[in-house]
Formats: sequence, structure tokens, C-alpha cells
Amino acid sequence: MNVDVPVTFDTSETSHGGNLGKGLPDEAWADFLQVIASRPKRATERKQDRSKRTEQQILNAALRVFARDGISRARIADIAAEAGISTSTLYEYYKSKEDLAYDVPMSHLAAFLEEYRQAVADKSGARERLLLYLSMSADYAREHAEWARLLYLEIWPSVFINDTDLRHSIDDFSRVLVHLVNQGIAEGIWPKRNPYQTAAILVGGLNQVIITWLLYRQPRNLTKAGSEIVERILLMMEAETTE
Amino acid sequence: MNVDVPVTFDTSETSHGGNLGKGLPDEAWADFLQVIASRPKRATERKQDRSKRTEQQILNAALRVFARDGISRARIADIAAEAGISTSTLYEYYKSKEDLAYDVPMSHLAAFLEEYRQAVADKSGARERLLLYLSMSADYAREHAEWARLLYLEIWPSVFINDTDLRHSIDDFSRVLVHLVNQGIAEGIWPKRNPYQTAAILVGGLNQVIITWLLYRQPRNLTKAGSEIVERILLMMEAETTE
DNA sequence: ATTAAAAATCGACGTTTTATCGGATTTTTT
DNA sequence: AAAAAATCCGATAAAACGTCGATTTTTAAT
Repeated sequence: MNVDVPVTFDTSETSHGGNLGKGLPDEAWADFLQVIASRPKRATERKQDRSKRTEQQILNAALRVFARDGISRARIADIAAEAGISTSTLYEYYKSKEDLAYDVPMSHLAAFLEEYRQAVADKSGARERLLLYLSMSADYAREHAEWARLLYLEIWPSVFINDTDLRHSIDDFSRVLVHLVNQGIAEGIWPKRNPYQTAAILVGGLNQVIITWLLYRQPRNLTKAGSEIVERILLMMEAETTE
Repeated sequence: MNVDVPVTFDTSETSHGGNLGKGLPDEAWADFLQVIASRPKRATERKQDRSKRTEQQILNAALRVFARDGISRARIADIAAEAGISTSTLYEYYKSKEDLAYDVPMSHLAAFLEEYRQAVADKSGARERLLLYLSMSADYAREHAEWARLLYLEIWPSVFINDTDLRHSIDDFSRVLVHLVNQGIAEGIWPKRNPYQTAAILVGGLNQVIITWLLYRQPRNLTKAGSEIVERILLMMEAETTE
């Protein structure tokens, strides 16, 4: 997996899919999304059912404890106790606390992408798809606040420092965004400007809103506020001249 | 010090200064900035010169080690060794690693605000002041990359979880921003929209650019890219209708 | 200059948390 | 039902954090 730069500038390559604006763009879009949504997978597959259950219990317990105490203050022993297993058993599943912390958000990220893939199926046009993508991001954070707290306030963006599976999943998240921006430019609804800059404004503004909500529960209605800020940015963009 | 919500929505109070748009606004601005720039101070003042030197050595060492290893992997013993003192001496200065991590970025933040205070002295008008503020932020991150890496990738926004001095300093950073946005609205150059939302778009977009630069050194010229994205957002805003 | 008090430093040591290992137990395979 | 594989756990090692009292250095008073 190549480590390219998500949501940034001056990168010459177009994006993942390739053929934008010329022929069967919708099939490419479906394929692109398919690939990305099915990517997050644990390297080590557990053989026994009991083991799968234990793994799930560990992940659930870890999410609760990490969200409550923060990663650095959380203790492995607490997580194991919460999961109803011994500390040494936990180490059978994860080689370190860091390892565990990076794995916890993965399943949710995959679930989000899958939800989006289904919801976007009957949408066409970059605008509708992009608006849905970002609105659903905000909504997913609201529905899974513990997870969002862990991801947005503790792991992201520090995850980028290391080369983890999670990092690639987050890169994928950005990749979808840039893909849609390029799609909109190809459709002619948005000005031909640096797509990475455009994506940065969209995701930057939205993340700011999500983080503020996680910290202060303000604005009260995150779903609404998320849609509003994205809608506002899109309207501003659409009024922009290409120069 | 009251803990209000920075860069967010639905907060009814105007801002710190108070009298915007009615009478001597510039004196209020200067006072406001004065207060904020002089705020960051260590609670415990060291008595001896030797001690002040040691404290500085600890902070320098901590910055290097934290930036190199990340906070969670960094070891107190390494920092002490790098500072040329014993571990127990370090504990004389900071009661925990967390404590130290939160204090490291403080002095730089204060230095930035002071730099800005001087640079903005001969600027008038919210637009010029805001553009300078955000451009200088990007530039300061470029000039002090280790510090920026620590602050943007490791501490911010997780610092908000706790009630530290650093958190208040970062809140102050946001407060200046919202202040300037309100000033611009009062001047009539920006539309009468939720100032917190406007601030979120500005700072969110810019932070996204800074983070990308810290991670990938892209865009190459952070100063330029920072100015550009802020300039673009401002132009979009100024073309916006109030509805 | 002398010296007593205060401040700062450090090595030794106790505590907490992380991580490992070998064998017991359970499940799957043959 | 025996063998093999997978899973689980108690005991214990290893590592990092944090404390304390003795010692050195600085300050300030005589």
C-alpha cells in the first residue's frame, strides 16, 4: 500500500479510481467504494467461536475504558477485568496497549463506510454524494460518541505518526472525499481549483464542529450543525469564480 | 477563569471585549490583546538562577524527546538524561509526565501571541488583522516544527479533556479569532452569520493544512499555502449573501 | 569572611503497570 | 477417544513511574 498524501496540495496524481470525467464514471465510483469499504480487516483471523467472542469483548471493554480514562491513563488490567478475562489472555490477542488502541476504532470505521456505501447507492451527482458523506460522518459521530471521542480526540491525527492499519483506513476516508471533489469539478459544478485545498476546507470545518461537540456538547444538534456548515461551504464554493 | 466554548456555535455571549461596533473599538482591541498575550505564566516561580536554567533545559529536552518519540513512548529517564540531570530532579520540577507535556508548548504559545501583538500594532481593520493572525500561525508552525508537531499532532485537541493552563491558552487563541470575526461583521465587511461557524471554517481549514505539512512536508511552502487558503475562504465569505 | 537557613540535586529504593512464559484447560481434528 | 491445535491463566520478570532522605550548592544574615 503506497503512502500518499490525503487531503493536501500539490500532488499531481488525480486519485484512486483514475478515469474521471471520461466514460462510465459511475461504475468506477461503485468499484472504488467497494474496494475501500471492504478493506479494513484484522490480519490475524481467530479460529474458534469462543475466541471471536473474546476478541469482541476486549474491543468493547477497551472502547469503554479508553473513552472513560483516556488512552494514556487507561490500564490494561482494567480493560481485561471489564472484558471478564485475565490480563495475560488479553496479551494473547494484542501485543501492546498501543496496538489495541489503534485497533479499536477500525471496526466502526468499516461499518461507517459500509453504511455510506448503501445509503449512497441511489444518489447520483457529486454534490449529493459529498453532502451525504459528510453529513453521515457527523451523524455517525453523534450516534457513537465514545468511539468518536477516542478517534477524534485521542487517536486522530496522531495515528499518522505510525504506520498502522488504522492509518490506511483514515487515508481511505480522505480518498473518498477527494474523489468526490474531483468528480464535482469534472461535472462542472465546482470551480477548477486545487481539490486538496477544497477538501481541506470541507473536512477541516466539519471536524472542528465535531470536536467542539464532543468536548462541550455544543452545538446541541450535531447532525444539523454538520449539514449546515457543509452546505454553507458548498454554496460559497459554487459561487466562486474560477479566475 | 470561566470555561466557555471556543470556536463553536449557539453561544449567545458576544466575546471577551464587549463593546464591539460602538465607540473606541481600537483601544478595546489593544487591551484585549494585551491581557491575552501576558496571560501565560508558570504558577511556580523558581528562585535561583541555576534552577531557571535547569527548568529551561528540561523544557528543551522534553520538546526534543517528545517530538522524536511521541509523548506516550517518551521516557522520563530519557528526558532527564538529555537535560543532563537525574530523574528525581526532574520530578522536583514536574509532578508527572503529563504535567510536563502540557507545559512544554506554553512558552511558545506566549511567544507567538507576543509576536503577533507587535506585528499587528500598525494594522487596522479586521480583515488585515485576521489575515495576519492566521498567516503568522502557519508561519510560526513552520519555524518551530518540533513544537508544532507536539501541539497539533499530540496535544491539541486532547488537551481539552483536562483543565490545564495550556487549555486556557489555546482557548485564548480561539478567542482572538472570534473577536476578529465579530469585528469584521461589525465593520460590515463580512456577512452577519454565526461567527463561531465562520471561525470554525477558517481555523479548521488552516489547521488541516498545517497538519498535512507536519506529516508529509506538503505543501512545500507552508507559509504560502496557509495564506492562500485563508485568503480563499475570506474571498468566498465576502461574496456571501446574508440571506 | 563566617555560617545558618533555604533551595536544589541525586542515588537508592518502593510502587505501579506492562509484558512474558510455561503449563493447564478447552476445542477441534483425525 | 487420542492427538493436535487453540485458548486461557497464575506466577513472575521487566520496565517505567514516582518518593524519600542524605548531600551539595546557593542565598542571606551577622
